[in-house]
Amino acid sequence: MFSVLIKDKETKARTGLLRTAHGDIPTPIFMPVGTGGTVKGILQRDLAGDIKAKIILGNTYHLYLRPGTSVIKAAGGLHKFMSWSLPILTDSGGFQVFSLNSNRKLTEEGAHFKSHIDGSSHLFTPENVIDIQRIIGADIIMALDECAPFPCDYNYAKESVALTHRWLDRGVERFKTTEPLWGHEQFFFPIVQGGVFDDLRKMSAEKIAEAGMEGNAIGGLSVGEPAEEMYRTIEIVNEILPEDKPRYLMGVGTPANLLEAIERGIDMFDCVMPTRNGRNGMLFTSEGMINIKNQKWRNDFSSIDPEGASEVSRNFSKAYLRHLVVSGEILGGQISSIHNLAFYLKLVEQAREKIKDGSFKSWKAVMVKKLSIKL
RNA sequence: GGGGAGAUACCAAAGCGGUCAACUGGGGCAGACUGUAAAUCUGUUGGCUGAUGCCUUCGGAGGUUCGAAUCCUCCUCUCCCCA
Repeated sequence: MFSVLIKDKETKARTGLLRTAHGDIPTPIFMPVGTGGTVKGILQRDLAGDIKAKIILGNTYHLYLRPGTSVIKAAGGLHKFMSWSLPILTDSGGFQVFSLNSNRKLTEEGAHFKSHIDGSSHLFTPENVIDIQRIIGADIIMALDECAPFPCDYNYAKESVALTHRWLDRGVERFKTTEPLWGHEQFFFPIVQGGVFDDLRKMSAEKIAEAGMEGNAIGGLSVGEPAEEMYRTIEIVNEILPEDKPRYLMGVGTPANLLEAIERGIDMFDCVMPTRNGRNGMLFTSEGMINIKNQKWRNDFSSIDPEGASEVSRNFSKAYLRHLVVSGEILGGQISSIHNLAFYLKLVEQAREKIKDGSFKSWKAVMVKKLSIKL
């Protein structure tokens, strides 16, 4: 159940509340990615605590292969399995169909793929990914889609989006004819595709809106296209997606991407950037982006981010974190991830506040410039 | 006292007459990363130069040769084995 609380007067930005069985999610929100039942390197305690995460992701493809559906089922669902009591959203595996494309083959029936772990053959269909996500028990489950690559020609994109739509019909049917396993409500989000082709995106947005689900997602972006193309596509799609449903931009992005998308009416985000890039030494701070591995931080004993959103941001110095990351210490990846995630969560929290007090547009303009600086 | 092995760039270690400014690994430096097959991957690592190129390098000093990190002589140092 979603409700828009305040609409920004100068932009398409809005702030709202998405109520799920495991808790309320204020929007705009950023969702840390926890592919395999863990946000890599981060304790659940810190996710809910220092980081202030309201919802995290899981991944159907990865959890299905390991530990396997039977284990998740025996555990009583993913919430219990991983001791996480707040909301979870699971991606369907559509992105893996894209990113592991050398191991898969698409047919009308679904996505045939070989496990990246042991090479065994599997099939994901629009129906069985619903069944698997019922077992996982995520609060929000995603449709099986094909995330088309960039660049890709018009005809490929057209056929791809048509397949995604046919899969959607089957997914909706399965969703409507099955019940949650664990006694709590699950929402089903369909996904807009269509590459960077405006007519395909419009057509897709109409199809997805028609499904009448609790929320809607935009996929197939941030796959290599210029940021301006992405922003333009969001504008076109959001003209069509209903205003009274949350809009989830999948896989995005940089802090600046988030603000640009919020301005265009996006409510939900997920991205591996704060965690993966964090582990690799890239930090997002209130003063700009830094590569903590760079020599210039070697003797910089100032805190990681004085305005830091998390305790670790304020309590550890750049020099110490540089030492940890350069040395390959596990704690380096942990501190970087906690800091970056807290930074992202604080950013969307600020966005919500700025939308509420009517100063979003000017605040966003200043922030985008600041956040794009490489220190 | 006797016998043997070796000294190569920041470190380790290849190379044994020209295709060597010198394989490879580590370390250093820098870059990439957007619904996570990622605590991963890429580039670079003598000097000058936009590039071709030029200059100085393989313990030291000489020598052989058209040409030497590679062959010869001496010197310095290190390590191993036997007494």
